[in-house]
Amino acid sequence: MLDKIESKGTEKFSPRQNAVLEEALRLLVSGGEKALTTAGVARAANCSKESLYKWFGDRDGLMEAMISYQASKVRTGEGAHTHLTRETLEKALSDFAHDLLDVLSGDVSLALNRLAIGQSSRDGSALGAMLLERGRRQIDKRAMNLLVAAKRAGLLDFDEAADAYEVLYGLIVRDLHVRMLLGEDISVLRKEFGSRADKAVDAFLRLFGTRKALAD
Amino acid sequence: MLDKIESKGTEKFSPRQNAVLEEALRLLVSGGEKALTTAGVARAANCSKESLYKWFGDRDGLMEAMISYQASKVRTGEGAHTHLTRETLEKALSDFAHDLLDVLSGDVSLALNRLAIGQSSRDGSALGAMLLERGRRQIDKRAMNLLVAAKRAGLLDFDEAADAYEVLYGLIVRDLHVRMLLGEDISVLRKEFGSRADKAVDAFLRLFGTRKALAD
DNA sequence: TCAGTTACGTACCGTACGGTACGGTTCTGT
DNA sequence: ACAGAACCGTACCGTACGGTACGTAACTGA
Repeated sequence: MLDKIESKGTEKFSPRQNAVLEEALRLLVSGGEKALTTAGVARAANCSKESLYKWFGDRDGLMEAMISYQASKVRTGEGAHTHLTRETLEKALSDFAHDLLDVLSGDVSLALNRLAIGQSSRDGSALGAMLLERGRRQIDKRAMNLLVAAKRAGLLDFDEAADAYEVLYGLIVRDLHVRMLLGEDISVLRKEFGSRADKAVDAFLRLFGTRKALAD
Repeated sequence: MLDKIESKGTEKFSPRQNAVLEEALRLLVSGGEKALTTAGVARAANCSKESLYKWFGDRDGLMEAMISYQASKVRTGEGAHTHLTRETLEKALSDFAHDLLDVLSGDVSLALNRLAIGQSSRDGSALGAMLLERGRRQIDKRAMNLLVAAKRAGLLDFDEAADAYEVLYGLIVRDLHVRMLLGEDISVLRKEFGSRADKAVDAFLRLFGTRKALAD
């Protein structure tokens, strides 16, 4: 008789439930939080409201499940970095910048962030923490691994990898994320992603690159 | 018979209306968007709902007026920069970093940003644009003036002031704004503002400072 | 074949909120 | 002093939504 979501944080959902969550995400993306009504989700997913409440507890549980489900989809492989040279490091940093910008500008990501921000003023509401932990943390790890590997290869120099990574993040994203969350036209911003990534990598290497990395 | 808000964007409000908007902001800060009900504002401000609708049209108009009013309060004097030296530039940049972090971490700022982000998925809803234009743009100008003055003094070197400013912004704020919007504990983050500002200014000067500025 | 379970669809309830209407009160200009 | 406007307080309306209850269809296992 497991009528409550169990193990709080690592639960997996049944295929049917995944399908429902998928539809809920689609609804959220298309119409914002306002459109995410229990009746609306039930109708869109061809399930009953009673099932929703049995599976997810209440509306908050549904939103948590949506974040959890979405996070489980976006597993970022943290590929091992061997044979790092200046060229491959620059390429890896550039790839990371592009991936980061793509993720942050994605429909679902923006919708979930807006949802979590909207709930953040309420009580507990660990949506924001969940989003950071399950979404961003994974991407962060990948970049941190890259930076540490680059330091070991003598291409980068820094004291704290976390500090260096934050600088990299700031150089890439700047105020773009908030602007997108505020509704700025994404198609316009997306055109600049290329030059944005290039400039960020260039500046980052000037800040943290060793002479070995900067040698032309 | 001016039953509509006129001149769209530069309107001023009567003292009574300002007091009501002040109370509305207090309500928004304390309880988030959910707490910002027309009845609640009327009760808190000791005015009638009918007056609210007469003055601001509807709930959206009230929210626009709140942003407009708040923006009108935070006029940042863009002091002229004469006699810029390496020390005064570093001081001015550090002051700017602190001011920026203080503004972004302010209760009212966070509440209004959350409000605008929540509305951004809806139709037109120019709240986000208003917030950027009336709030951030003012701060941006101040920093741009500083950067241009520093370039003229031979302390900084860059092609586009806007680009350099974006880098400065990214170095200072990084992902802090979004984390605060997501509900991360501000008192914890605030302790790092000092080192954050110092590191940002240091990195910025390494990126854009001339030899004259870097000379110890 | 026949319980027992799961889940669908619908109807229902209570509440909260946006917006309107109206009588009474204070302010203002003459 | 008086008329008219502005405004307050409250009551009211319609709707939308979260959550629950119930009847019924489909599936499952012995």
